[in-house]
Amino acid sequence: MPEPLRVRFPPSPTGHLHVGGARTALFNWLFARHHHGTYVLRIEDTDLSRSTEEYTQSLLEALRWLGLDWDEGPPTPGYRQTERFDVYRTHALRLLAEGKAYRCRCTPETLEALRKTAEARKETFRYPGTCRGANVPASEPHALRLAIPREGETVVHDVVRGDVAFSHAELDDWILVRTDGTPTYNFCVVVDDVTMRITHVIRGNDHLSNTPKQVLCYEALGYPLPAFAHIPMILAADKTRLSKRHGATSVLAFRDMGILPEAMVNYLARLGWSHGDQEIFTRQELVEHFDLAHVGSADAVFDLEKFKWVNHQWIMRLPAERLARELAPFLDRAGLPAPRDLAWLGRVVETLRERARTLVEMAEQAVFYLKAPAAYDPQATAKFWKDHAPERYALLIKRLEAQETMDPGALEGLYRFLAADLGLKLVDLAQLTRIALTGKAASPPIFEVVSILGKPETLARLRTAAAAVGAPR
RNA sequence: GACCCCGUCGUCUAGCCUGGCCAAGGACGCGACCCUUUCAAGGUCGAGAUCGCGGGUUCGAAUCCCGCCGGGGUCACCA
Repeated sequence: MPEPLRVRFPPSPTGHLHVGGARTALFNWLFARHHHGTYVLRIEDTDLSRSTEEYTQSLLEALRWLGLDWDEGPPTPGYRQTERFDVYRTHALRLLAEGKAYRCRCTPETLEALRKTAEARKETFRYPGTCRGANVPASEPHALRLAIPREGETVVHDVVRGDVAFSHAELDDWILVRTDGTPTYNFCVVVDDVTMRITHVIRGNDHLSNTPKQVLCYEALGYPLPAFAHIPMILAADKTRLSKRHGATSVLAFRDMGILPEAMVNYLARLGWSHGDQEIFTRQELVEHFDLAHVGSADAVFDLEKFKWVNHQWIMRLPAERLARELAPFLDRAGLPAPRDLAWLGRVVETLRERARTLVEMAEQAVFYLKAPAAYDPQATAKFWKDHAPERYALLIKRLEAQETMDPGALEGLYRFLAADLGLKLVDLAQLTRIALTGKAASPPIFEVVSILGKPETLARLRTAAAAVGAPR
């Protein structure tokens, strides 16, 4: 029986979706899909000065690219906080009417002075509750504060961390609504989660300390609490919070790096969650196995090397046709001539997939398929362009001209026969051909290359090389 | 600084709840060898963690308890 479970991902459109946010989105999505629940996307755009429509679109694009589809959210109206001010107002007014919140006329300047004094005394500043019993008239400029219990403690029952207790002495009467009438983040989150009937709040561990404040707000409002699950954070190699200075951190940047969405999802899922020794998961497997019980509690370092390995695994697994479609834009971006057609590009991909960890690498390795070498690698020519090279090229050209079938097996037969005939090793002929066709000493299996390039192109490149090696160098 | 969280190979992690199967398993990366037309891929082997440290409980602790240290997070009329 499907449970009426509802989770949400609430990004702030103040930047592109970064890996930490993506992982939070993923865990929520996996949890929802695993339990056949509802996944809600909410845009937290109350910070008007930093939120932009461009970032909102970028966020949606990243989520779509990852395949994290949402059941509720934009473009349906009502899922942006800026559209919900009435809801916050209603709740704030109710709290005020019930005496659970009060007007505060303390100015930011006054508060700042108190904060400085506390700091000077090496104490932690907390709002002393000056206006709590003052009954500040509504006509005066005022903020709205939540009246929290002075005594006792609030225990957060966290699904991944267990019970975490916070003494009320550590908390204060925090602001629900600013003097300018805008609601604060913590208040919005509570009202949104309540009105959107969220049952499980899965978010980064950096929110754990804010949770008791929110719990107190739920209680003041008289609403049942959702289950909280604070997941470990993703750190950079230096164990500090991942940020721009650590290089690519935005999901879209990884896409542009030639990372496949399958790999991104796979790698992110394994950061902080595990299923025995399994490393590679399809989306279906993730949905099937994901559970909060196996979410770890220690923060994880983002390791680009392992990430690329996961990507490589996916490059090796995906159908060539799909890879060809993914690769095409990268070829285009590199300014290369268009491939003959998608099927042909699929053959190219087959020869490259075990050699490339990213699509960018694959595009680099695909260059010679689309363009004759403009130059030959000096190290390669130094090693293989010996005195006998011209005659061997001539021989190769002659034999290939007479060759009918261009399938790799037949070509290998031809080369092996010729090598034996000349008393040479296969490698001697193979490397000469490789240099002529690719310009380098390393490439995919050369008979595959010849076959894909086709007879006319192969012969043309062989002749060019023969001319180059014959010419005085 | 106060409060809170976290601490197993360089990194991601299994194991911890329900002590013994762990002289700690897998993966990335690294080294060697094998395979081989090159490069990869693949295969085999190897180096790499006295389970942050110190006490305790116990016949027995990575696993339970206490203290300490280290790292991170939160302390806004930011989100």
